[in-house]
Amino acid sequence: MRILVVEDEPKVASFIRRALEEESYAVDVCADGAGGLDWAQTVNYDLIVLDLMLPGLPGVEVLKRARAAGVKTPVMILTARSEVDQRVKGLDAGADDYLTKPFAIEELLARARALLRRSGGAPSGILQVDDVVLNPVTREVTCGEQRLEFTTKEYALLEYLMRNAGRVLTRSMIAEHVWDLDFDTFTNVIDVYISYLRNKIDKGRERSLIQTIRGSGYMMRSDG
Amino acid sequence: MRILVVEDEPKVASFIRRALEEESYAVDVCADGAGGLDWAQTVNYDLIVLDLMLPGLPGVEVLKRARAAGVKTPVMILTARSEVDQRVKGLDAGADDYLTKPFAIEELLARARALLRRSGGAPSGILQVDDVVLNPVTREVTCGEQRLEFTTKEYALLEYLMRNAGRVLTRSMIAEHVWDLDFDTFTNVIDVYISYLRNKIDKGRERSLIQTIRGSGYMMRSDG
DNA sequence: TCATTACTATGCGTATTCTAGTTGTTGAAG
DNA sequence: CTTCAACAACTAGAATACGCATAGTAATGA
Repeated sequence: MRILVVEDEPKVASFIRRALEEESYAVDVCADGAGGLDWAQTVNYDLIVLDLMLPGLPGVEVLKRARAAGVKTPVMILTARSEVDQRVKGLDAGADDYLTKPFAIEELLARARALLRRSGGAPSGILQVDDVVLNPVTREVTCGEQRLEFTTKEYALLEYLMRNAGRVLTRSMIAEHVWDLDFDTFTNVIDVYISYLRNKIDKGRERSLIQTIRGSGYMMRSDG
Repeated sequence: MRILVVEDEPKVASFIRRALEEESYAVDVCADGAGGLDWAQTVNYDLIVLDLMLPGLPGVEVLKRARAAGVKTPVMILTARSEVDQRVKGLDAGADDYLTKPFAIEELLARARALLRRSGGAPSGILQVDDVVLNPVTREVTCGEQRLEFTTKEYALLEYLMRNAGRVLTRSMIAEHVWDLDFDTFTNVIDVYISYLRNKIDKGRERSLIQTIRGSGYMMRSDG
């Protein structure tokens, strides 16, 4: 899951970045409105966290223009407690949720999960394919009775695949949502990590849960 | 443990804050009702201490609205001795305990502990993981037969870990709960304190009670 | 002033991430 | 039915990032 954070205060920005990265999201940070708008239109993010108090282009304007340009990504806005009118304007401009500063980081994480869940379609938040069950809140994955361990990247990839079970994901889509911005196209990391995942989740299975779509990419089997 | 104090008299407020901080709680203070309501809804506190005599929005109203908004946090109200009717209204509006001014700070601390214990789920209030037993009331920690000594920070960290045994706590969460909010990202205090704790509670144990979740944070093993 | 506590800095070992080369598969053309 | 090219899978090991321990410095407070 890839998240854009538009926030000019370096401390707040790096605090948010770190917390999100600890939850194994891929995070991009942008310190000004114009740049944020640019990124939002270029990269297909899963969530945008937008501070409304920004130098240069105001946050509300960023949001309006992004929506006008057809960006459908859920947006969470950050405002100071006093700026009630800003918050209202933000929600009117198409924000999906808001958070007032200062906030507890767990609050932000919980709301981010809620927004991602809402857009991803899974009502409970728990993802399941065959006997593999993934809980995004605890980051726990089980296969039948057995608890499985994953590294950060493995987990991020698995979650992305499971959220999009039944859909074909090209390598560039995977790169965009799971890896970093400066992603080298001529590498085979994705293949390698698919292989790692298969080693862990396909034990004693005759047909892999992750299907290879030759020439395109991969697809996680969906139930039924 | 995070506590919100809504109190307009600066002297009283800072007095309470200091006392609670000495007990290694993280404390936020707010001087007016509207702000307090906002905080209570934004941050997931473990306890709210609410003075009923407030400028602007009255305390009882703050409490009513917070409860209406779904805030489940235990609330302790403060009233003057004469304001019997206020106290009754407060309890009706969903307060869990009350204290009349002037009060001994020890009294406040004891009642706060009681409320935290009650909401913490563990019936006795005593936290136990394997043979490590922590009593939040007396702040005593034993490992088997042996009594263990901790510094304030060590204790605060241990209690936070034990209260959340079985859950992954990221460094950001730990920073927020045990240290204070705007946390310097480039430090390794948490790692160092985890190491201190392990030195004390893992003596002669083959597998540490505190598991490292690489890339995220730590988790205290839960029994079973 | 001294002792205790809180934090910082650094180097080292290891898990993770990634690269690159080899082997294996697939499917279309001959 | 072969052959071949394109693609994917696997493997080993290099590079990197991360956590841990240790020791040293700063802050606190009796």
